[in-house]
Amino acid sequence: MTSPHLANAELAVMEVLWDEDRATARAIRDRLYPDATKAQHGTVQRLLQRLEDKGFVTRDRTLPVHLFEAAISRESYASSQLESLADKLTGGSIAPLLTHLVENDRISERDIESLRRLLDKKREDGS
Amino acid sequence: MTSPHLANAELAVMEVLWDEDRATARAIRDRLYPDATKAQHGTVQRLLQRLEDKGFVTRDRTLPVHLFEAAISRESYASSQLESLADKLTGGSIAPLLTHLVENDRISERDIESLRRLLDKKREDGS
DNA sequence: GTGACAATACGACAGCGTGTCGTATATGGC
DNA sequence: GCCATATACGACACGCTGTCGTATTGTCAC
Repeated sequence: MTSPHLANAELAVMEVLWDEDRATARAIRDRLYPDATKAQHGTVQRLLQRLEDKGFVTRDRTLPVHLFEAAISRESYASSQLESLADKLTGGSIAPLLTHLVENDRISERDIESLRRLLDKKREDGS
Repeated sequence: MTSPHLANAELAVMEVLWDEDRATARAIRDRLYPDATKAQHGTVQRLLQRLEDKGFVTRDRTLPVHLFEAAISRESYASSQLESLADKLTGGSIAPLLTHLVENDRISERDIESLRRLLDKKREDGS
């Protein structure tokens, strides 16, 4: 239940993987450092390895050039971060996190509509 | 719009201030370190000073023993953290953060009810 | 005013995570 | 077998955090 978190450079790598589904280290390096140097390939490898250690990434080692894949979806990660935020600040409840935002109009109409639909759908299912 | 964030020990201090409204360094120290030593008073002072630098805390310097007060409410802080989470992960939208939680029943019925009420209230006001 | 005491101000340091690079080792293509 | 590329990983600097110690300031009792 400990929720490891992604640092900036790590998140950047994950963004690529969430975008592409699977990718080689080289492909990732090219997206993150358009004018790539030799050293930066090592940097990406290092990041990928740490992400693998943390359980955020899996790799296909059977291939000569490994294929990397996100082990956790953006949505799952977002959820876990939201939960850990709630744990830290509001005793685990989600609603209080939103209260202030809604009351101060710091949330868009579209967002509110989406939330409403989400809750309505939940009501149907949950019976 | 940069949203500075609270580390663990800093959050602990803020918790006390959110609880007590205003407090002396000694009062805070007693809550955080029940068996207080001289050195730990310094630690609390240091934390308070850094919190002041970051804008999370104000102090009344006119008194011989300063009175400290949270400069930002727990709700405001929670909101700003939620927003920065959304900025990082969902392009600033809030709803997607909740989607996965709701669909996987990782949110309590009570929370859902609170959210519904929140949105309904918003609907009345906003008309 | 002086001494004693507590509070404040702040320099210093270790530990950790992070981002980065360089180098050693393995591997496939030709 | 050679070369190019990938992988594995040690190493380092930097910033943040938590902690402590010490110097300075200020108050009160007498």
